[in-house]
Amino acid sequence: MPELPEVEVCRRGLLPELEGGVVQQVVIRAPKLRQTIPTELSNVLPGCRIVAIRRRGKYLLLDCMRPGVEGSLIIHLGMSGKLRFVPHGQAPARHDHVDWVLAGQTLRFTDPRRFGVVLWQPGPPEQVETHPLLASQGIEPLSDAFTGAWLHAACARRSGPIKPVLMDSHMVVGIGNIYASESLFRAGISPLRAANRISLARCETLVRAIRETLSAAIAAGGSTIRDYVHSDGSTGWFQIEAAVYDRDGKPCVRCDGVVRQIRQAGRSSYYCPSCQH
DNA sequence: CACGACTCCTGCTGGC
DNA sequence: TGCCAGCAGGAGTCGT
Repeated sequence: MPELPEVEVCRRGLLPELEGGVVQQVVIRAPKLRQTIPTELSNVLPGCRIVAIRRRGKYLLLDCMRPGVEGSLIIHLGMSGKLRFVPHGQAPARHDHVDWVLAGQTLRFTDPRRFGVVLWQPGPPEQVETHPLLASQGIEPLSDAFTGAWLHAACARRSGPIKPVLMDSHMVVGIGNIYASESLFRAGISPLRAANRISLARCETLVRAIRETLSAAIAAGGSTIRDYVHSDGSTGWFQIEAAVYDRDGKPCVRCDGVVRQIRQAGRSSYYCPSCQH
């Protein structure tokens, strides 16, 4: 499931191949994802050079430019979305929704569950931040601004459990269900703890844990970039070895407790009741 | 405002 | 062995 690390690794994998490339043609096969893929892409993009590939939260932003046209492609992988390069003319399979044909190869977007998004925001690169989907995005967890003090202040008005708060992309971007559980475990904080009842010191610990968890995942993914960007077959998402996620009933890796699964805001949470408080 | 429930979609898993 | 209900998940939207 792509969370921030997977999207960042994807971005880094695309960079050397895509940056500076010129789009020759766009093929949209299934216009309906989470939102309808704008058909204007087919008219606007051909001739455009991809000048930068950025990430905001779990969104990939491809800045495109040609005389008279400037804009950014907004791509979200949802939960099953994938971008990969295929040779020109390779027959599309089921769920291959969009192709961007470049000079050397074709970039293909696949998304079985259609939770992804492919949109277009006209204007200069900074304009994309005003898009409704991006304007409401929260703080980047790997930025310097994401500190214990920031988190502590942000949690002050949240009386609900911390775990859904961490997953709220309007607060902090990029932390999905897996890394939320993993980060809380690393910090020794229960997913059930009320967000506004976490001390400043423990917020600092949590921020550190989130940073370490995400960074470790990015580092782990770095070695597998080629596998799924140059996919010649089926390659899933890399996954760091989870300490608690999906380990219900298994022994805690840190103490002699047992990992438990609970349900919060409709999502599974995993934690060790004996070392997370 | 804060927060939970619901929703989209398809593929996989587990129970019978 | 086969079928199908139920679950998985990001994030917008809606109702409380």
